[in-house]
Amino acid sequence: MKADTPRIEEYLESIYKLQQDEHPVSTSRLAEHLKLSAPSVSEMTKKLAQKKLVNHTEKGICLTQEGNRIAKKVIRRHRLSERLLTDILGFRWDEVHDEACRLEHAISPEMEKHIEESLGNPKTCPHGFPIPDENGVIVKEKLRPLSELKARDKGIIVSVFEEDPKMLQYLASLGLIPEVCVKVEEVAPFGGPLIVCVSGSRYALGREVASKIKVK
Amino acid sequence: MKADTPRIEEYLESIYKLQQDEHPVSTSRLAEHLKLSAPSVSEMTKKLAQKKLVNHTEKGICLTQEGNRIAKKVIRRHRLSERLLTDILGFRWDEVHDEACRLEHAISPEMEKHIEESLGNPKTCPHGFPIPDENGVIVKEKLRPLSELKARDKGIIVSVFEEDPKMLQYLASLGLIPEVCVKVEEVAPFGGPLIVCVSGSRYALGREVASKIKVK
DNA sequence: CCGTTTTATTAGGCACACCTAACTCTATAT
DNA sequence: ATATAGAGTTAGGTGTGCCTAATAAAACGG
Repeated sequence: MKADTPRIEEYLESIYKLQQDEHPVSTSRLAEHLKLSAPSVSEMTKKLAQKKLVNHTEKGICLTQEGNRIAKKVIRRHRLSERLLTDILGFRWDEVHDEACRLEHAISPEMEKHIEESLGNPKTCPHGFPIPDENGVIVKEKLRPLSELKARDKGIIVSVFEEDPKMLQYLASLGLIPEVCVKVEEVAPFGGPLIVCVSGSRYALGREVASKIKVK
Repeated sequence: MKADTPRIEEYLESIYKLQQDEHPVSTSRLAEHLKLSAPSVSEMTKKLAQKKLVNHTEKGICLTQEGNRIAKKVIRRHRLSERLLTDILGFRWDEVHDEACRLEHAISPEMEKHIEESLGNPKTCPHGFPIPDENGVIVKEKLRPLSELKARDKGIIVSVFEEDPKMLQYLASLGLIPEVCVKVEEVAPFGGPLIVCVSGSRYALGREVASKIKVK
């Protein structure tokens, strides 16, 4: 009973991601995320439960230890792939997500190791998210969304939670990328934009985007 | 009607390879090569014919222009992957085949381009086989198998047609790899071994292996 | 030339992962 | 309290790619 076919990996990965915010994941959210019909997901979830990869209760779906282990393995391969694509193959950070979604299912443990070593053991993906280590251990820092800083607060960008290429390009063009220092100059009231200062330039930034940028 | 699902790519790739020696490919050889039952291959062949990717006559199966185009695209990705694995990720030449078999179906045209450029436009895979260009054009040199050289003939190794890792390791340990100059010292009669000289050392080499090494 | 082996196909099934339509809850809003 | 919306499952069906067993046709050795 194999547990690591691409399809299963995709389900577990999605559940893992959704689990971050919404603790037990609902069938409908999962279906939406995977772009599948609700019954398909319902059925597959039953199979995953049989394989002891998820627990399916009234509250929703959550990963078992084993399911979690596999999900993190896939995420590790995804993020290592992204690094390979940017650092070695010269892709921009906005181009790598879809590419990595395909690669993550085609990478063996050996290749994983080789990529990691060739890249000099990177700690994060190009968007700033931590790469789980071989054992699935993830180093978590406590971070604040940029949107919650007050006027005159400073921070260093750690991660940018955004997949849309256009938006990523835009952010990169402003220099809003991991490792960079930002200062909030003003915060417009009533949910208005933030005025931020990045490497000497001032930009207005919507609250929504700002909430996707995490700083420390 | 998609034509480039992994399964189809694998069939076309296999047909392409078998086509090299046996012009129209037989169902049974293809089944053996793909490690599938004959009826499965028979059935799939019908579908490939419907999609105009192969012609299936009494003589056997052969690729159409379109089938050929796709097969070469896959081979290009396979060989570029192998180069990526050896040149950048530090794999040995005997480790890359299986890895590349998985990668070749997960590589987009953009990634193909990026790999090629990052590698400095390599002309061959690590085993010395030509990498088709973007348009599927393959540069073919006329080569002789090492096994056909006479005593005192010299040649430069171009390619090594071998997939068994143990054998590849062995050949590498003797220095029998592409670009290397070999001299045949003696040829034992009755299909016996060749005595070859590689970078100052003498080795006895079976005819069968020698026939897989092509020189110019 | 005929029996045997090899080669290819047909027939019939199975597993997988998806779908739509229809049904059953539950949760709420009036 | 009841109509209704939303979420989740069941039922039934599809396409794909594989299998075994049985059959047909071609190739070959004596």
